[in-house]
This record gives sequence, structure tokens and C-alpha cells, in this order.
Amino acid sequence: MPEPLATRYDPAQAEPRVLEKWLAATALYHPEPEGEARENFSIAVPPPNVTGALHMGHALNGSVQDTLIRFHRMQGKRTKWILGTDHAGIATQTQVERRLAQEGTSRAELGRERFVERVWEWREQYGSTIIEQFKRLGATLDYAEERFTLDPAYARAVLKVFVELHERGWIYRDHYMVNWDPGTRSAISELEVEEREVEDVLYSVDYPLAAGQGAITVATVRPETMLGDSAIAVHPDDDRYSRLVGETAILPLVGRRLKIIADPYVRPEFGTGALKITPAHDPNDFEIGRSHGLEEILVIGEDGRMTHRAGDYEGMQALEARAAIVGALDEQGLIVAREAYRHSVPHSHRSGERIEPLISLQWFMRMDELAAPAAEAVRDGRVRIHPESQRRRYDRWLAQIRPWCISRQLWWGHQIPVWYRGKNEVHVGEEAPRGSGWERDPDVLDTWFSSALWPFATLGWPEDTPALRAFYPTSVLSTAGEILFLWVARMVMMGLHFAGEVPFDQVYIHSVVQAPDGRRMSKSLGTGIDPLDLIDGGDRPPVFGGDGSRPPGAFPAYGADAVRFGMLAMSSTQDVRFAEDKVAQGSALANKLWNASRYVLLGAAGTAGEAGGRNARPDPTPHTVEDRWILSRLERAKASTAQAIEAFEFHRAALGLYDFVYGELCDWYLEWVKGREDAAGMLLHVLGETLAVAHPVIPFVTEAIWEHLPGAEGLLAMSRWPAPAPDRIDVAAEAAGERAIGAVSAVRSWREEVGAKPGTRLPAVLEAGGYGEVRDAVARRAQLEFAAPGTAAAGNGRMEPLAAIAVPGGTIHILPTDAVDLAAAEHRLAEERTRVENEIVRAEGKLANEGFVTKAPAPVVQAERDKLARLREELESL
RNA sequence: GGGCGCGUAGCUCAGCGGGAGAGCGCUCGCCUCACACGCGAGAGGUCGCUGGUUCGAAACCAGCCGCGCCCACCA
Repeated sequence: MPEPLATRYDPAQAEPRVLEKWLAATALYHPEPEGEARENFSIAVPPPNVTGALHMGHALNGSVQDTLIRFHRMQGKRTKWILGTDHAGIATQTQVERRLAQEGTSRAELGRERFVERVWEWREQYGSTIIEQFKRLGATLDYAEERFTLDPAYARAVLKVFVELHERGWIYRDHYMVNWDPGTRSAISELEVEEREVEDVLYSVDYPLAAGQGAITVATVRPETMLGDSAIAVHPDDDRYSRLVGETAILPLVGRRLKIIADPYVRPEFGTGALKITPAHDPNDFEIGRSHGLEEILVIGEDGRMTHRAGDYEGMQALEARAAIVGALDEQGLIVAREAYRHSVPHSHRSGERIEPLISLQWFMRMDELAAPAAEAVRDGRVRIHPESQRRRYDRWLAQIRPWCISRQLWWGHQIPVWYRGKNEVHVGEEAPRGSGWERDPDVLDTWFSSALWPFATLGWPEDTPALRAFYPTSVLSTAGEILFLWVARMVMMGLHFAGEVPFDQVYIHSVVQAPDGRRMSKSLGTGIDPLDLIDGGDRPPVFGGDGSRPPGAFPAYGADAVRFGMLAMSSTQDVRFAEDKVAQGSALANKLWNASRYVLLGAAGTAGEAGGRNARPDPTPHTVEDRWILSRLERAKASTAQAIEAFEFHRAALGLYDFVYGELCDWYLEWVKGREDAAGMLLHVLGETLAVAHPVIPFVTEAIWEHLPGAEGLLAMSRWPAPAPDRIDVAAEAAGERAIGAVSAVRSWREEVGAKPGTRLPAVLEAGGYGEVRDAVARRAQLEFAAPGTAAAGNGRMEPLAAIAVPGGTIHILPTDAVDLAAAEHRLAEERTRVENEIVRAEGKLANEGFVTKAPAPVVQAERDKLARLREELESL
């Protein structure tokens, strides 16, 4: 350890230095592509958006993945964490367009080619930010190989997949109802749509009947779409209207004749029970229209303005048209009712604008054939999804899958590999067609189309590369639940179909981290927390915590270990609130470990010749029962940590480490060992293994300590996880340790109440079984001076003890001394008696219960009997 | 409208059939030779409500009340 020794661990100082060492060791994170995928361990990182910045979700997921990667690396596996970024079509294009607007220009002005160049420049400038931030977290991604979803090799894979699916007839072009996002001026998939509650007006409008008097009244919240009406529908069983089915109504303002048809979709009880049918602008009407062969009249265009089919209203924004139409209808007295109507309406997840459903010529992909094997792969366990609840979501979605609209009216992305010449010639291929006059389809593919190939396209597919053989299928995919369908399910489909195997053996869906008050973390709400502010210190969000109890100002520089620990400790099988406490707990753990190590390395190991020589983790040679106790406890900590990580129970891994380091290693073992001459080897062993076990969770501090272990070579990150040593489990030693801890705690509690000064040693007699080897340990930690047994035996009389303290297995008698407040001691003793008496009553009651004795399992009954016997003895000695 | 889940100490959460736990906060005492971002000792809980199952329920079942999330094309 460097001199002078810092008594406080300072992550801000240590972490950058340790990181540099890791990054310099290419072999740490960049494996040679050797061996078989199933003997190696690999994770493909969910590719962040090129221009994105690290947020809380990344911090959690990065911690999870790096913990898995480090753990398996230390298990001796060849380990690869595939790194890369996503071009993120709409998101990136929108950002750059905003920038262009600031510069007073636009993408239209630049033209496609210049615009795409600008995006590439943008990416050069901002693309690596998030990768640097991942490094700061300590994430050992394969920085030597960075992929991008628009790399030439990746693009080839995308085009190949498109062409092949097209050949199969699964990709096709069609006029079909799409979710049109007027904000981004593009079709989007249903997964990019979110429902929002909206206050609308429900208008009831009279459509006059063509024959004779009267009208049929329909209800609508979007009067402007009436210009595209091509029928009116009623329920077939609706007696009110049965005589009108087959008749004709006249569309107001337009004069078009609308047939009145019967369709079971219509709900008679809603509104007037008559529904206007606008096949081009409503998904339901579209279905009805197709089944009745109705005309599809597009009155709202992709620019959000009324088309020439809207007659007088052509060129108006849809909402302007609505106002105009309502006005016109009012003039004719055709609006017979209007009522406030609250309902949920689809909005674009991207632009936030209200979706305009319309019929459009787009590319689609049918999913049925791919969905079935993807469902099967999960059903038969080739892909295991954690937690279980997410698996049910996956199943349900695949069971009702629909065609996927894969074309986007954007410029940034994989341009669709289809060329047209004249009216009738179409060429679909990875290469442009020969000859002149061909024009390429201007649309690009949905970003998720290319993301779906991520686990194998990053490894060189379609070539049969060594990397593909070594790391595909990947071992684990860890991601957010919101992209289970958008991304995960589609990777399974594409992986099975094109790479011939599932893309990953296990899927872990991590929690969503909410703001401390339970709201979404978001910039606009002021509830977002930047993980880097937690690591290096920085601004707390203006809105932090709902109860106002959190301090304002800035976060201290907790360090990456603390943030990792905190994220893991918070993680759960469901969404969680951000709790700064957990991060602080992580930093406390790092500091604790640092200081425990200082003690071991400066004190014990420095002086004793026994210390491990060239081996940083010497085999332990236990001398005492405490030694055997800590070895046993360490063994259990090792096993439960490994188990927790493998079971994706990260909170157990993190908090379990904390409990071991605090509650066993530091609070008890280090204290017991103080003053011993022969413990250096033990201490080094225990420290060495503890560092290794904790390393996947808190890699920085453990690596920083490792640097100072005598005999430590290379990086802890590249060393082996300590092999399981089940023979070190020692139940007897554990029982002895537990007794000792119980006794010391009982005495301390008693001392506190009778006002015995902490520094004073009290004369005492230990009358309890099973303390043979831990007698001295108890005396030391409880500040007692044990006299020979029998000194205060009951009835002995010569030295009447002034107090008796119940401890596991017996009693400790305190001999007369003036260091104790006698009255307090008397009081305490009385309290103690009452407590024991009450417990005896409870136990007796239970054992007197016929039902309990006959029906409860024998061991439980026996345990109760033993307990009663113990309590009676205890009362006796008090 | 369907599905999933949650309501345990002031706060954030663990426990998920044998007499309630952690971290933080709070109170008291300690500069004990690794750590005062520390150590020790405490206070604090009809485990949402009501019924049921059971010898025994915070845990299992049902209903109710409150709160989330996901899915869903009803004008």
C-alpha cells in the first residue's frame, strides 16, 4: 500500500488508475475466438443509440452484465461482451434535424446524400460518449471490437436477410393501414405507439336518408374523417335499424351516397348504435371496409393535410378541417349532440404526436412462420426467460402476432434494397441492378429490423467466422422489459431462422428504475438522475424524493463500485424506486473492505513470517475454532454469491457480500484475531478469497487492494474465482461461533444497561456448555475476566454473584465489583426473568395444545420441547 | 376491457407455512492500537382490511380497499 496510508478509500483517486490497468490488458476483455460457444461465455450488449448518453437503465444493466461477465471470466471461461452501437433511425435523424433547424437549414434543403453525410459526422462527434461512460462504470466490454449497425459488414447481413425473406414471400409490399406519425412523417410499428388519455368531443351527426324523410345518426370524435366515409354500419341484430339495412344515406357536405350495411363489429349500445365507416382512416373501419369491399378514400395525406379527395377542404390541416366541418354541419343543424368524451388515443412514442391511421403503400413482413419456432424455443427451454412473469408476456405476444410494417420514410438507416424502373419493373437484390433508369426505393428499414440480427451480425454472419462459432449462441441477454417484443422476440426469430440456433440461452429482464418518489425518471419531469453524477459527484435532480426529506444540492462522488453495488442491491423482479441509500451502502462497503485490508496487510501479514510467500491466496491453516468458523462462513458466502449471480438474484449477491464482510469478517473475525501471532496466513487467505468473491460486484476497490497483496500477480480481474472447498464447511465451528457471538452480544447489552464503562473488565464466571474453545474470545470481546468455574456456583455462597446473564447454552455470572450500578443490575435481572417466564408460558401453552403435538412435524415439536427445557434452565440460573 | 405485480419499522426494501429482518434515519454511550463515511447498545412494526384453510399464517386461498406496470383497433 502506498505511503502514507489513506484511512479512507477514495474511489475518485483509485478508480481511474485501476481502469487504466484494465484497459491496458487487452486480453482481459478481448478474447481470441476459440472453442465452442457453449463452453465460452458471451453477452451481446443491447446496443445503445449512437448519440445517446448513459442513463439509469444503462447503469443498472451495465452493472448486471459486467457482474455476469466478470464472474464467468473468473470461473475460467473465455468471455466476450460484444460491444456496439445502434444507428437508431428515427431518434438520431430527429436529433440531427433539430440541429439543422438551429443552423437555419433542413434536411430537405441538404438533400439525402448531404444529410446522411451530416449524420455520419454527427456520429463521429458524439458517438463514443456512451462507450466512455461504460468504461467509467468498469464495464469490461470488448473495446477492441466495436460494432455499428450501419457498418458495411452489418449492412450486408441486413440486405441479405431482406432479400431472402422477400424470396420466401414473407416480405411484401402492400397498401395497408399503418400507424402514421405526422411528427416524423413516417409509418411506425404498433410497438412504437403509446396510448394516452385525451379529452375529446363526441359529436352525434345526422346523415339524412336518401329515401323519404329522416336521418340516421352516427357518433364520431373525428368529424374531419367523414369526408372519407364510404358506408354506415349497424349491428345485424339491432332491431332499431334492421329495416334500414340496404338503404342509402347521404353524406352531408359531400353528397356521396352511403350504403347502410350490417356488421357484428358494431356495438349497438354505444352512442346511437350506428357507425360511420371510413376505411382509409381507422383500423376497424379498414377491416370492415375490406370485408365489405368498400371504397377506401384517403382524405388526410401523409403531410397531415387534407387531400384533393377532401374537396373544398383540401390543403387544410386535419384539425382546421375539423373546425370547418363542424361549423358547416352546425349551419345545417346536423349536429344533434356533443358530449365531452375521455378516451385513450394512440400517440407516437417518438414524436409524441397523435397517430394518424391511414392507408399507405409500405413494406410488410409476415411473422407467423417465424413466430412459431420462436415460441417453441422458449416453451422447450432452449431460451430461458427470467423472471418467469416476462415469459408469459412473451408467449402471449407471439400467439397473436401480426404483420410488421418494416419500411420507414426516413433517410438514416438501411435503405431498402429494391429498385424500380418504369411502372412494372422491380428488382430486389443485395446489389443494384444493371442498366439505366432504375430508381431505388427511398425508404429505409425499421431500426429494429437490423437490431434483430444483432447477436450474429456482430460476429461476422453470414460468413462462418471463428467468432460466430466461439460466441454464438450468446449465453445471456440482459435488457429492459419494454423491448421484449420490439427486440428480444425478433432476435429469437431471426436467430433461429438465419443462424440456425437460438441467439441466447437465457434472457434476464431487469427492473425499470423509477425516480425516488415512484414517478418515471425523465428529464422533463426533473426526476432524472445521471449515473455519472453519482459516480463522480454532481447535480442532484431538482425533484428528488416525494417526501421532501432528501437533501438538495449535489451527490458526493460515490464511485463506480458504489453505484454498481447500489444498482444491484436495488434490482428486483419488478420495477424499483431509486434509493440513494443503497449506493451509499456500496461506498461504505468499499471503504470497509479497504480498511479491513489495511489491517491485514499492515498489521498481521506484515509482521508474521507465516505470510503466504509467493501466493496471494495461501491455503489456510486454521489454528483455532474462530479460524474454522470464518473459513466455514466464507465458504457459504462464496457459494451463495455464486448461486445468486447464476440465478440473476443480484440483490442477494450484493447484500450477501455486505453481510459477510460487515457481519462476519469485520465485526467478529478481525476482532477475534487481534493480538494473535499465528493468524497472518489465515487473514491473507480470507482476504484474498473475499476480494475475489466480491470482485464481480465491486471490481475497482477489490482490484486496488489486490495490488498490495503480497505475492499477487497480474490482475484480480483475470485471476480465478476461488474453487469451492466443501470440506471447509464446519458445522461445529459455526455453532461455536454463533454461541460466542450470542454471548458477547448479551453481555454487551447488559453492560450498557447497568452502566458498566466500556473499558472496564468485569470479573465473571462462565457456566455454560460448548464454550471450550471460544471462552477467551468471549472474554475479550465482552470485556470480562473469567474466574475458574465453580467460583460462583449456586449455593457456594462465598462469592455471591451480583448478576446473571443468560447466554446461549447457559449463564454468565458477574462477580461483585463496584463498576456496576447495583440497582440497575437488579432491575435488569428482573426484566430478564419476566422475559424468560413469558417465553416459558408461551412454549408450555404450545406444547399443551393437542393439535400441535399430534399434527406438527416431529422435529418442530422436539425443537419446542428443547426450547422449553432450555428456558427453564435459564430461569433457574437467573 | 384483459393480464401481471405490489401494499412489512419514519424512508427504501428483504423475508413468502413454525414466535418479525437489513440499510438509511432517530436515541444513548464510546476518538477500543483497520475504518468516527467508524464501533457498541437501543427505541420503533394489530406485516393494507375482512373472511377462510391449518395444530400454527406476514407468508396459502377468497373478497374488498389503495397503488404500479404491461397488453388491447370499440366510434
